Amino acid sequence: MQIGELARQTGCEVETIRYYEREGLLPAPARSASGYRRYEPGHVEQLNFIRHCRSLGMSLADIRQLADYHQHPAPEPCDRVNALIDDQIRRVHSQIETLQQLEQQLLALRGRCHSPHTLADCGILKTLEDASSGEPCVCHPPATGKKIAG
Amino acid sequence: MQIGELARQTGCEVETIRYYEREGLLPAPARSASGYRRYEPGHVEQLNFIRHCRSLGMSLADIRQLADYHQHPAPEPCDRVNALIDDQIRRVHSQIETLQQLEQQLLALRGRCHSPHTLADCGILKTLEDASSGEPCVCHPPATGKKIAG
DNA sequence: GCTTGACCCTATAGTAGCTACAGGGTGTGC
DNA sequence: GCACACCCTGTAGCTACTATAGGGTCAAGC
Repeated sequence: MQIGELARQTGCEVETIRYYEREGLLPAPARSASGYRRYEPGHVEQLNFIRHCRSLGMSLADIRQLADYHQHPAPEPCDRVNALIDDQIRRVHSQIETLQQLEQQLLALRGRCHSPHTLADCGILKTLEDASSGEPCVCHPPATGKKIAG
Repeated sequence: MQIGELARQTGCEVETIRYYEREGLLPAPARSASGYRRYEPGHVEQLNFIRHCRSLGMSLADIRQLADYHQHPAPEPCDRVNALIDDQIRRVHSQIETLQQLEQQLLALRGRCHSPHTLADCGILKTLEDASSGEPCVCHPPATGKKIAG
């Protein structure tokens, strides 16, 4: 099949498929006389594997690793597969915590302006301004020594 | 003060300050005879404003808007400030939900391999492989019609 | 006067994971 | 012989920085 058909079968953009090939995630297929890529059914599964891992938020580097383990299922222990997933779980969990803090901070900031104000009189802008001068602000309470995201 | 001193006072990298200037977030300061940037105390507050907004996860485009409202506090209503914060809250909230789904999916996948296996025998790899062939998988249960992250 | 070292400058390329062109070739139907 | 859908390569764009390369400036110390 041609690249367009592979794209349709996997729900992946043509450009993305070519990108995966460049990045070494998808093996380069055979070419027709005119230079068109010719994919086999196996490519559908390989691309689905990649897309599935991506849908789990994994990086292309991690997917490359996983795909490699998958293609060459040696009799080695699979500790590194587990470690890779564990790391991913940790990353996602820590992102959730960061975002939850962010949400609380934003809600606190939002609480400074409810009724209609003018720009000159807006509690949100005033809060941001005060914080710029070093005053404590509702969004970053001094009680917790949080790391400011860079 | 020179750019290095501004960087120290705000905890912002020198390169980042120059980047903000290029992007129109921080006004270009006066220059010394030799071309060095000369900052005034007001720049400290302006940069703190930007960093504070960044720590709330806001985009540079949004911060540009906010900074503009802040610098020119017209007697207009501040609805757009509120809307901007509300949008940010919505974005953060939706990211949290996406990541929480992701975490559940990853934990389900992780549950397929506990005791030491070989690569050829790893429940995680097997699950990913089955999913690539179109079979239902633990990480993407068919009950909920979830959007696959692109 | 000369060197050392800390500081500054511009311009450019890199990061992740794509996406979107420009500018061209191929293949099929009418 | 033309339109149109499809394919190709190569390059630039996106976010918010970060990290060089290659150079200039300035104050202190000899």
